Amino acid sequence: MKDTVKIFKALSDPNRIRIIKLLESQPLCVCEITAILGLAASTVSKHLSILKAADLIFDQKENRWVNYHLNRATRHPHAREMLAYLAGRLAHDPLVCEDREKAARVNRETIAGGQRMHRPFVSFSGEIMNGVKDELEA
Amino acid sequence: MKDTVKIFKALSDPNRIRIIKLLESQPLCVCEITAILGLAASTVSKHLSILKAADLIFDQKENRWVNYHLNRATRHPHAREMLAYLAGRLAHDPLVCEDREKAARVNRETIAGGQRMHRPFVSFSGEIMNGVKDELEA
DNA sequence: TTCTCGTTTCGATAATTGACGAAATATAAA
DNA sequence: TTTATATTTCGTCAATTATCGAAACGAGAA
Repeated sequence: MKDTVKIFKALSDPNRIRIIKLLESQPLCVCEITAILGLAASTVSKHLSILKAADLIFDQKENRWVNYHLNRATRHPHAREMLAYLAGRLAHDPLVCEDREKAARVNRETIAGGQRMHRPFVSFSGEIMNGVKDELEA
Repeated sequence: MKDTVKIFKALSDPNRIRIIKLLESQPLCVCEITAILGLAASTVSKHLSILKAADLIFDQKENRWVNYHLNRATRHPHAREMLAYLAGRLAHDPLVCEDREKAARVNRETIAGGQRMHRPFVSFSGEIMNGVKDELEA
């Protein structure tokens, strides 16, 4: 019962569903997911930890990145069933489609700045430039 | 997406799962569910309204009672799938089994007092008797 | 070593949730 | 009509959640 509820809870947030749907196509690192969803890196990290605690995803280090994968082979039957079930749902949801297109364009090598910088980044004219990461939004 | 999340959210509480599992065997009224779960009537009513808003159950008046039924025929495919899926899960969960046994014994005609009274009910000896509804707990 | 980048952890905050009892509503019985 | 019972609504409270920015951490590059 506790596990069942934990898995339903993990799936009861739209941003976490978006992450699941993204990972159906390919593993992604945190900074890619952050760029696609448009949330703070810490928020995305938290969502990922919730999905991982529910055994729906797992992670794997690759150089400087942590790649997150769908855990299709988990031995929790409920998690396995829910992943299989979701694979057949929301294929045409507008948000999910948008995310999928952003994912096709995203490149982890050029993301730098996707999460907020430690100090404000100021342009020549003195304007604060932290909101510049909008290539993907356009 | 919104509907999908709403249904997952409706299922991400143990007491609401217990209600779903109870209704798999038979329709029940609010006071019966209240007696079985051991929660306040207002709490149970709220849980039922959440399940109903997610189209997982429906209600039907019968004299003084409101009977709640599993909505197995809902036209929301996600709700239908989740009900079918849950029918095959948690059959041996201890809480679910206990609830099932209580349900077999419960009788709506003799529940009176299952929800708290408006005024304290005092026995001959002056003891407050509101906690008397314990036939089911024994 | 120092710097940078990707990630996680921490602390704060606002919003949501699950619970209760009291009160309101509705209806059946006395 | 008055009373009792079943249910819902309302207001409150404590706990949980989603979010952020700041800071800490870890690893590779300069």
